[in-house]
Amino acid sequence: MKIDFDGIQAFVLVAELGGFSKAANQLHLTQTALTRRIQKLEAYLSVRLLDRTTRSVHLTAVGREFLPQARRLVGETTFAVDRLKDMSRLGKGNIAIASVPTMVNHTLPAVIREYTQSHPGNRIRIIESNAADVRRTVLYDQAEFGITIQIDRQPDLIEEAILHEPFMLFCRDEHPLSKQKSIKWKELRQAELIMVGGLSGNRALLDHQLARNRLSLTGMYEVEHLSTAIALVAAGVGTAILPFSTVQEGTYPRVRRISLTAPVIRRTIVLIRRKGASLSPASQTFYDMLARKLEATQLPNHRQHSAT
Amino acid sequence: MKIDFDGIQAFVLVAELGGFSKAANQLHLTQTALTRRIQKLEAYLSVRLLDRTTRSVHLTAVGREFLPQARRLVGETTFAVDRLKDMSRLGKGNIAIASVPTMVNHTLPAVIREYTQSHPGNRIRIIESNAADVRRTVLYDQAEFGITIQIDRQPDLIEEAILHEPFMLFCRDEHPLSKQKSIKWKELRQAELIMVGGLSGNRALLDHQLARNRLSLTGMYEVEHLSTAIALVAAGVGTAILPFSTVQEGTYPRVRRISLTAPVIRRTIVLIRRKGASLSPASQTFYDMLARKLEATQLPNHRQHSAT
DNA sequence: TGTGATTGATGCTCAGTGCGCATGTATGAT
DNA sequence: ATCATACATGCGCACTGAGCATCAATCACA
Repeated sequence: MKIDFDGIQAFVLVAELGGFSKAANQLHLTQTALTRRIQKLEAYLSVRLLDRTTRSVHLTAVGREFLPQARRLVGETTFAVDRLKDMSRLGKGNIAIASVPTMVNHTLPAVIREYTQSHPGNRIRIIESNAADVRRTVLYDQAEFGITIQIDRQPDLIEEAILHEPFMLFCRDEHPLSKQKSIKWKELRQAELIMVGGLSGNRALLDHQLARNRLSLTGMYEVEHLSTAIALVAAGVGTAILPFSTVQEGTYPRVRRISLTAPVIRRTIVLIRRKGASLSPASQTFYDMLARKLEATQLPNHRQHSAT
Repeated sequence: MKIDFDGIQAFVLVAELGGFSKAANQLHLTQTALTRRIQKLEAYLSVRLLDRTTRSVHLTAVGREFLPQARRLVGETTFAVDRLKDMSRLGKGNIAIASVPTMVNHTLPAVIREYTQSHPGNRIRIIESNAADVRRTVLYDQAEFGITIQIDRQPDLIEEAILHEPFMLFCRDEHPLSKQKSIKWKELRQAELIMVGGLSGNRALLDHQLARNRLSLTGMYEVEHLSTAIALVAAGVGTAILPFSTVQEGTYPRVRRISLTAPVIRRTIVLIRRKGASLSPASQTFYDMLARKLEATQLPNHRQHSAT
C-alpha cells in the first residue's frame, strides 16, 4: 500500500540513461543499491519494467507504457517540492498585508522598496482599510498580518507595538499658534478644526481618551482620511489634530506641528497576526523588516512587546 | 535531495481529515508516527505546513497553497501505480499479436474468445502479415509475440513449436481423386493446381522441401492467400496443396482432404518472441492460453519445444 | 576464436530510519 | 475547576536500504 517513489525515480533515470551504473552515478548511489531499488519496485508491482542482460537494459512493453507517466510524476513532484523549498531558502511567495491608510503612506513604501530589492519577484498585495477591518482581515486569514492602531486587545491575535506617537496640532506657518512649542487641548479653537469621521480608528481613540479627561471636540469640518485633513491644512483651510507621523518630512513645507498637552494623547501602531498561525517565510521576512525599520525610526519611546 | 513522498501523502491526509489521529487511523499508523512524518517533511522543506495546537490542526498559508498540488500529485501517483499493479493482478493491458493469416482464421478466434471472457476490457491488436514480416514485427517490438511458420532459426528470437501439420491435397468431392486416401506428389496433375504466390512462407517452405526431393510444382493458377485458394477449390476450379488445418471442419462440405506422400511434407507453426524480452502479464496470459489450446488440439504429432 | 573489460546480480554486514509504547502537555468542554 | 481529547516527546527496537566484495554474463577487439 506504500508508494515507492524512490523506485519510480530510479526507474525513470535508468530508463533514460540506459544503464544502472550511469544512473547510479547521477544519483550518487552505487550500482548495487540501484539494482535493488528496481528489483524492489518490480516486486511490489509484480511487473517487469526493464529487461536486462548483464550488458544492456531495455524497457519492457509495460515499462515503455509507464515511463512517460513516471517521468511526469517525478518531474512534477520534484518541481513542486523544489518550489516549496525555495519559499524558505529564497523567501519566495506572495504576501498580503492589511493596513490602515496612514501606515500605507508612511512606512510601508520604504519597506516595500527595501524588500523587493532583496527579494524580487514576489507579489505584494496591500489591503487598505480602517482599524477594525484590518483586524478582521487578519482574523479571517485574508492577510497573514496587519498594521493597525491598537484598540481593544483580542485573544485570537498577537500584537506587537511598533510605534508610539502623540497626536499633535497641525497648522500653516502663518497661523497664530505656529510659533508655539505646545498648546493645551482646552486652548484649542474648535471652530477651525478639521476632524476625521467617526468610522476612523483614530477618531475613536481620540474621543475615548479625551472623554477620560472630560474633554470633547467638535470640528467645523469633517473628512474621511487623515491625508485629506492634512491637505486642507496645507491649503490654509484650518487646523487639524493628527498623529505625529502623518506628514512625511518636507512634504508640506508650510505646515507646522505643535505638541498637544494636558494630556498628551498617543496612539500605538501595532503589528497583528493570528495567534498560533505561523507566517510564511516571505511574510515573516517582510514582517521582520517592517518591525526593524520602525524600531530604527522610533522617536519618543522605545518599541514595546505586548504579545500574549 | 530525496523526495519524501510518504510525508506529502501524510500531509494531504492530515489536512483533509483535519487531524493527526484520524489520518493515522486511516493510514494504519499511530499518531506518533504521523506526527514525526509531518515534522520531518516540514524540516526538510524548512516550511511550516500545518499550524497545530494540542487540540486542532489548521493549514498555514504555504500549506494551503501546497495542498491542491500535493493532493493531485499523490492522487495521480497512486492511481498510476495501482493501474500498474492491476496489470499483473488482473492481467490488464493491451496485447499486440503478429500472425500469419492462416492462424488468424484457424486458432486465434477461439483463443481470443476465451481470453476476452476471462479478461474483459483489454484491447487486442492483430498484425496480420506473411511469415517473414511476422518475424520482423516481433523483432522490432511492434508485437510482443507472433505466430508464424518455422523457417530459418534466428538468434534473437525464441521459438516454441505449437503445431505440426502436413500439406495435403484439397479437392471437391466429384473430383476423381476424392475417394483416395493418399496420393504421391509425382502423381499430381499440375495443370489443375492452384498455387499460392512466391511471397508466401508456405510456398517457400514447400518449394524448398520439394527441391530436396528433386520435385517441383507449377500451377495453372496462382493466388495470394490460402483462403483464396480454398475458395477456388470449393468453387470447383481446381485442386490445391495446403496445410491440413486450412479449412475449419464443416466450412466447405464438398471439399475433401487427401494425404500427400513420398515425401510427407510438414509445416511447423511456432510461437516466437524476442529473446531476453519478458512478456507483459496480459501478453503472457494470452501466450500461455494459445500454447495450451494448440497443445490440446494437437493432431498428428506432439508439441515440441525448440527454445534456445 | 579467445581474452579482457564492462555491466548487472548477489551474499553479507552494518548503520540509520522510522515505528510504537508510554508519557507529557496544552486545549476545549462541561 | 476538572476531565477528556489530541498533538508532542523520550526511548528502545526492528527493519530497511546502502556499500563492499565478488560473481556471472556479454560484448569488443585482437
